[in-house]
Amino acid sequence: MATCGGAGDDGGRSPLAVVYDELVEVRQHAATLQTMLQGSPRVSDMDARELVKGMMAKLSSAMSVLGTTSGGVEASSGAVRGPGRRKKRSGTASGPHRESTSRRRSKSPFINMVTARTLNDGKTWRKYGQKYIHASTNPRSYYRCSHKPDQGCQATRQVQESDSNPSEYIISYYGQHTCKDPSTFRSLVIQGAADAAPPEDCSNLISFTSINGAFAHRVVKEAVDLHPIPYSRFSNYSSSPPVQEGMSSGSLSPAGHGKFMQYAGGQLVDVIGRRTPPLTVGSAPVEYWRRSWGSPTTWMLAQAWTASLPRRAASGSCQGGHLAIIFTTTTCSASIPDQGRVRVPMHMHAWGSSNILL
DNA sequence: ATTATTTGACCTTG
DNA sequence: CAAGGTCAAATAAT
Repeated sequence: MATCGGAGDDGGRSPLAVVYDELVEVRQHAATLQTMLQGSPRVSDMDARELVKGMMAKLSSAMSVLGTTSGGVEASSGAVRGPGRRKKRSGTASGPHRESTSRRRSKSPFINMVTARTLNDGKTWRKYGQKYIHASTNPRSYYRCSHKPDQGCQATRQVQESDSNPSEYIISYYGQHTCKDPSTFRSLVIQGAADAAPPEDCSNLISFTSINGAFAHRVVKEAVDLHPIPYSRFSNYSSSPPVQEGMSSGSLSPAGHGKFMQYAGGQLVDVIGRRTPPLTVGSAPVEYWRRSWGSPTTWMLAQAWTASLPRRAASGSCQGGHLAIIFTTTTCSASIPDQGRVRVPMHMHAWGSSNILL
């Protein structure tokens, strides 16, 4: 969590000016650190010294380039070997039209650039591309935060092995992490939910009921179909779901029923209910439910998904009496008649109980 | 089996 | 049009 320095606003200055100032600041910090390490005799500090040394060199280099407009950077682009026949992408014709979603970063906030000897910076990243860049012998790798799918975290980074020093990586960070470590998520306990009476209005609830030991789900009311659910990402979901007013007063979770998912404002807000063996429930992104609403696909996916929860929700606390919320990202697949095997990214919440938490 | 990475195609920008 | 950022099918890793 260190890396994302506090960048801030950049007013109306040019990007280069901003970058340059940042570099100046980083170099100052590096210099300070260097000084501090000077007097330390500990062996383990050797690495740090080496690192700082590299930082200083790179920063100075970068600054000179930015400051003088020309860096005289030249290199031969490495030969691109290619063991990879790949059929041309079928798109364009009938495939899902590429919406006007911009593919390329237009003006992402530049946070900072560091040199490091390891790719591990304490964050979880997912690599999504690699490219040989002009005038650089080593390829540049593109990563995005692993929590983009489930939490919509927009942070990305670019990693490039230093051309001059093969043991170093030059890492550029873009955007800021808005994600939270799922393991730190606290559970939400809602008093009285377990024994509460069913809500009067179930129009926005999806019920998962345990039937003969197997989970099935059903729509509590058809109304869900009626009021449109915008195509919004579940990632908008807040890690601290709002406590429904009605819940504290015990208006949800009817006896005999398992769990409910609740929509509000066109978006999945929460899943509420009480624990019933085999203990779990979950939620899916809004668009998923919308897509396969009422179809066999929904059923099967829900079943497969639910069945897999105990295994996946190892991090969860599902015991006791009330509610616990676990946040996990995974995918679900199921064999659907006429559709083959369907895989859908899932963003799961599991509930168990907890007299603890929150 | 599921999840992560690789890598050529695709796309936007300058 | 070139450069580079992104997508996603194929593939590797678990």
